[in-house]
Amino acid sequence: MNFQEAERKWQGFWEEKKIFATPLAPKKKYYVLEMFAYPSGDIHIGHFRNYTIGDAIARFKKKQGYDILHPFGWDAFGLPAEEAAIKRKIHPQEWTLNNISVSRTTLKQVGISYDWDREIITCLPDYYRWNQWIFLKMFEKGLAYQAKSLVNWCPGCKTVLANEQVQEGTCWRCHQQVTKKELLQWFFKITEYAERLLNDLDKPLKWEKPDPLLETEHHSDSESTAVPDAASSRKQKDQNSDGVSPPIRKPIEWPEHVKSMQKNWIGKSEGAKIVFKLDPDGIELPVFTTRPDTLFGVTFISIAPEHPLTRELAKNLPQEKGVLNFIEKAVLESEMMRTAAGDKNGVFTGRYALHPLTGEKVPIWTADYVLAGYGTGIVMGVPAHDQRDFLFAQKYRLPIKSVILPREQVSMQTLLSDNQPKTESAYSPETLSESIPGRLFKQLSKESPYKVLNPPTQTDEPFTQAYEEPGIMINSGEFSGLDSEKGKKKVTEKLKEKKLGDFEIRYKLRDWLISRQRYWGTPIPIIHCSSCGAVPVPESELPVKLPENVQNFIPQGRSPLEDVKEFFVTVCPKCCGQAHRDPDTMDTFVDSSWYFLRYTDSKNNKLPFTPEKADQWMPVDQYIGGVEHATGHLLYCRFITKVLHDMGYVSVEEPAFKLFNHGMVLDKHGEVMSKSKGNVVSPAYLMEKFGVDAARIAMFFAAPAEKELLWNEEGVGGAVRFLNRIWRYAESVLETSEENARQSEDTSRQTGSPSQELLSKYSGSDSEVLNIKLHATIQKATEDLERFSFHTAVAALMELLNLMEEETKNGAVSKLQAEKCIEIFAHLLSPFAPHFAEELWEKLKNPPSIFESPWPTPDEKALLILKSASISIPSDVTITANTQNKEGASVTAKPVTAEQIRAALKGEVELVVQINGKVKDHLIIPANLPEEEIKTKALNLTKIKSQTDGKEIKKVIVIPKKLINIVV
RNA sequence: GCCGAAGUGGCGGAACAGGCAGACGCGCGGGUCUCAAAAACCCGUGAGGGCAACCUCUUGUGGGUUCGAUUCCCACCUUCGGCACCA
Repeated sequence: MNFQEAERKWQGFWEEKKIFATPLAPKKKYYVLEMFAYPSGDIHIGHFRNYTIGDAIARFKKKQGYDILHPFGWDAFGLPAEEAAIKRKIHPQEWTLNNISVSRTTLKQVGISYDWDREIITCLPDYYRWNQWIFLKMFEKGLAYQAKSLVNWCPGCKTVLANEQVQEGTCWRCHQQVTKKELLQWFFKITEYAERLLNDLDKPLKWEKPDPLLETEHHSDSESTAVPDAASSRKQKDQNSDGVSPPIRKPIEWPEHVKSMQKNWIGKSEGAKIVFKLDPDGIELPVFTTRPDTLFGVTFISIAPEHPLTRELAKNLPQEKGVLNFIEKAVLESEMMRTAAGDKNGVFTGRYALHPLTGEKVPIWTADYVLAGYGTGIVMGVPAHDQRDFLFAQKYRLPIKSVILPREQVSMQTLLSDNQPKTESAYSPETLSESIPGRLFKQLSKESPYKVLNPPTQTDEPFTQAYEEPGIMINSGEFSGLDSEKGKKKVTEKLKEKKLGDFEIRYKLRDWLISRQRYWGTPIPIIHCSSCGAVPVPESELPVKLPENVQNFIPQGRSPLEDVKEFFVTVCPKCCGQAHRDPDTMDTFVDSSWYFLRYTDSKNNKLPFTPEKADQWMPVDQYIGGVEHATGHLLYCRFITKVLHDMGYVSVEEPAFKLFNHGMVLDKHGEVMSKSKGNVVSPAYLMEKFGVDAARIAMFFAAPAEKELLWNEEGVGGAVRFLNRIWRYAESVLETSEENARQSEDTSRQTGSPSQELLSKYSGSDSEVLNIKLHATIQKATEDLERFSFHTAVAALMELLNLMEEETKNGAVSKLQAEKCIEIFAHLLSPFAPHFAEELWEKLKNPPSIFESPWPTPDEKALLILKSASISIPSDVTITANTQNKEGASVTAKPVTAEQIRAALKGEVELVVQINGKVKDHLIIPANLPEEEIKTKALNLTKIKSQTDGKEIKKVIVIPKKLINIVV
């Protein structure tokens, strides 16, 4: 069979008959989405893997009777288009649209079942105007704001970057060192959603449109969610009070490592804000700490060099010059350089702060290990209980005061005594610089009324590290003797009482910096007026179109749009005075943060989408893409979904119910494919050489979908062989049913196929073994598709084919049975090799398309025979891809061998006979033989006898239908 | 350093709510067909030993639980990924 010809034929057919068009009124919907593509040249083999996975799922689900939304589009804004434009002197738009057209053609040739009618291209005004619309809505709610702050600046791309785009201190695109600049920029207030973004990773959520195939429960929900939202009023309508079962709530099913990366990124920490006051002027120096229980161990305060107060502190003091020098040095060095060494530098500012509880004077230092961007930019130094503070204190000979002891080192009796420890007198680095940590500790231990049984280190030696664990508080005034965990609360409460502190929660997550000083992006719909300030462009004037007549795309550190007078200069919508447009464009991650919603209503020119249509399809049931987006795109799209949810535009609070991360495709040596290495394999080449279906089969079979795949062309040869074998089998079977023996003889001569041999041996009855194998394979393929285990599904099909051939050769198969096998085979193969499956389906004289014919279900009776022989075949399929949770773990159908089936058919079971757990022999017995008889039989086996002779048999363990273990 | 995932033949990998390790494929070796080759088909293929039937060893290493561990527990080693002065 000519694969390429069949591909063209079926692709034409699908398109003409609109087989994969999205149903307008879905009854049981399934939204499959692969991350859309950045159009740089043609699609590569990584895309090929991504999209064929999605395609297999879409086709499988369609055959299971779901109404499918499976769209595609292009993430078309971005820097490479400008770079290409500069290099090749063509407009970014031209370059982008050309690439899209090339890639689209390839994708169509790959035969992915997209509904191309819903295609979106983000660089066109009918898409990006809705970025602007969303921006304006967020601006209205205060979720988009402009602020001057220290931001990441990439000198290579000459633009600012979001935190998520800085990787190990370098730019995600050009890998240059990122520096800091103070600039006025636009931000999205993602921090306001930090808590929800964190909680909803695990929280059971209500999904507005439950899957009718999996859930029959009705919605009766109206209980208010924790967050007040506009959409909640709409939910009232669902309320039926007739005691129907509560709505199913389940958390998103995302890979654990993606969740944990996001948790990490959000970085919640609970603690306290504590206010130290500057001595003597009382200026507040708030610090954030997660360890308020160690407050009595504070021996210094450090402030970030970039902190605006730092300069002020040393003003007119002898220390001023040193401090200014230090600030300059620290600010100049990139954060990377400062943090890489791990060594801590600082200088004394010459000032002191007052301890909020003891009133002691504590020296204020400025230190480079204190980050300006986290917490308050000021830190309380507790060297005894924080390793960083410890290293710093050690380096500058600052005192170390122990206030927490390990629980087991404090005896119970002493805890009961109620003495107060002596308070330390005020100290300064000058007076205490000679006190070495060890001596101080020894001294403190002596002075403490609590008996120290085993101090953290030998008292004669200095501390070597801070004690960071919880324990019992000592030397802490009224709190001494408390457990540190309780102490955290007590100390904070006390501070709150004195109005010198409070409980506080902090996140590492920063607001999302969205402005870019580049041309090829969505213009920010804001007009700056000297009298009215930043004025939003009225909704009616959207889109703010990107001007096309730009002279110079070369980045200059400010947006090229600033030089396009007819764009830049405008009038204020409020006062009609002279004004100018915001020259910056949006981060392209804005485009991708809501595109999945646009697909649900892609042609709407009144709204980005109507809530009704979004609710028809949302959430994405299965989202598929690479892990590289774990803390970028996947966080942003969750954020924007929640924002739109709160505004009442979508019911769901999360964009995607399930997420699957496929592995990378590497060359056969495990190297990343790149043009410079010359090891790139293009889908176009594979299609030409082997055909798409063989390439797809090879891709699926080569490795588990979530793992990286070492691409080896020899595997495609195997896939071609596999498809050819099926085809030849089908030919040999079907040609005789046409009683066209002569032709089959010719074919067999030409192809060397064994059809003659096969045909002469057709039996009048069916092979039971093959029949059971067939149903076991349906079961296994179904389950494997559900859990994204494509390689084992393909393996199961190969096993089935092996047995089909073998049984046919043995003369055990009837023509009818062979045809039935081929038909089922076509169904099971169709998600993987769709064109080939259509061809087989047609050959069986079925009306196309096979994708409009239902997925087969296994015959329970056939499976029962296996069950009775305790060959595990689970009955309910409740498998979820990508979830590793133990409780919900599913049992999967094991591969079943022909021998096992044969034994099962005879009502017999094959038992394994072990001695001391090692397999020695096998025993075939009727399934219901009593245990005693089994034992006797096993012990009488000659092999067993010879090895148990002269040994004492201690025990015989019989596991019904499985094994016998003889312990000697 | 912290968090996460993983270590099984020459290779990709399978099995794991504890029960025949190596399914399926690639590669390799041998054969059939052929003047020859390709294709196709058949047989073999974890390692070691024995003429042989057979025997011994084997799922990163070392312990443990168990009649029985690739699967569960503890420690360690290695690889990959993420985070990394976050107070």
